[in-house]
Amino acid sequence: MARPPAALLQGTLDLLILKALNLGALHGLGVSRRIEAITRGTFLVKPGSLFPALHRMEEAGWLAASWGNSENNRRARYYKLTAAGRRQFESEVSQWERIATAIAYALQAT
Amino acid sequence: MARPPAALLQGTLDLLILKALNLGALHGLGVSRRIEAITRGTFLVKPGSLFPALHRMEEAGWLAASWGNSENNRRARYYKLTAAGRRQFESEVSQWERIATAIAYALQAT
DNA sequence: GCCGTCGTATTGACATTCTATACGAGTGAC
DNA sequence: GTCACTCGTATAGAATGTCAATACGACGGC
Repeated sequence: MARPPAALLQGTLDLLILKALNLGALHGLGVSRRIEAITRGTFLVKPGSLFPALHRMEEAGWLAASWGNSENNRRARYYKLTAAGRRQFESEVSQWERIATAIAYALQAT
Repeated sequence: MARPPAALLQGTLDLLILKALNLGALHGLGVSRRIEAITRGTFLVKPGSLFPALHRMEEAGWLAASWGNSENNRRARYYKLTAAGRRQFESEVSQWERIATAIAYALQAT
């Protein structure tokens, strides 16, 4: 099993979470749903990937979290970007562009 | 350290090796050098990443290898794509395009 | 009260990449 | 002929990130 059709490429999850939260604060599952929406259903982020990532990013100071209630009146933890998180987002976007450009070059090579 | 400036995105190494060999047979270090060339110096693949990957891909039947001599008259192991390797290459290219497109969508979202 | 859903969380396995190190063989200088 | 250097291959060990599976509390509908 080389890779089970690769739900997502390792290294892109942070970028997608940052983008999702750059569009506005959300609770955990909301992040997951927004990622699915903005990638047109291409990326489905499972809880086992999502929550460790959110905790790691909060730890890194990119996200600020607070408890609140969801639309369905459930206890939910809301995340939003910090200033450092916005900088990190910018940085990851340009990193992604560098990589995507390089691979586009590579695939064109003759 | 979140990621040591991420020499490369996990999952793209196979694609780049397949592309390099799709341009013609090469020995190990030659693959490394060709990847650096076609990505305009963006991806530098170290031996410790390269050789395990080559062995894994040979094991998977995507590459066929044979001993020969390099231009510098060194003992070198030459790799070329098998038919399965070419199919795998096509598959990874379209996989990459799906992913790159999805992330482009995501980054445009408002 | 019971059941389905929402939302968060953890555990254990797995694959991949990186750093560091190693070694044999050919080459050129002297 | 031997020293230093490069070429080319190779592996061990550690770190990281993702996934599958599972769990649990609380709310709402009936």
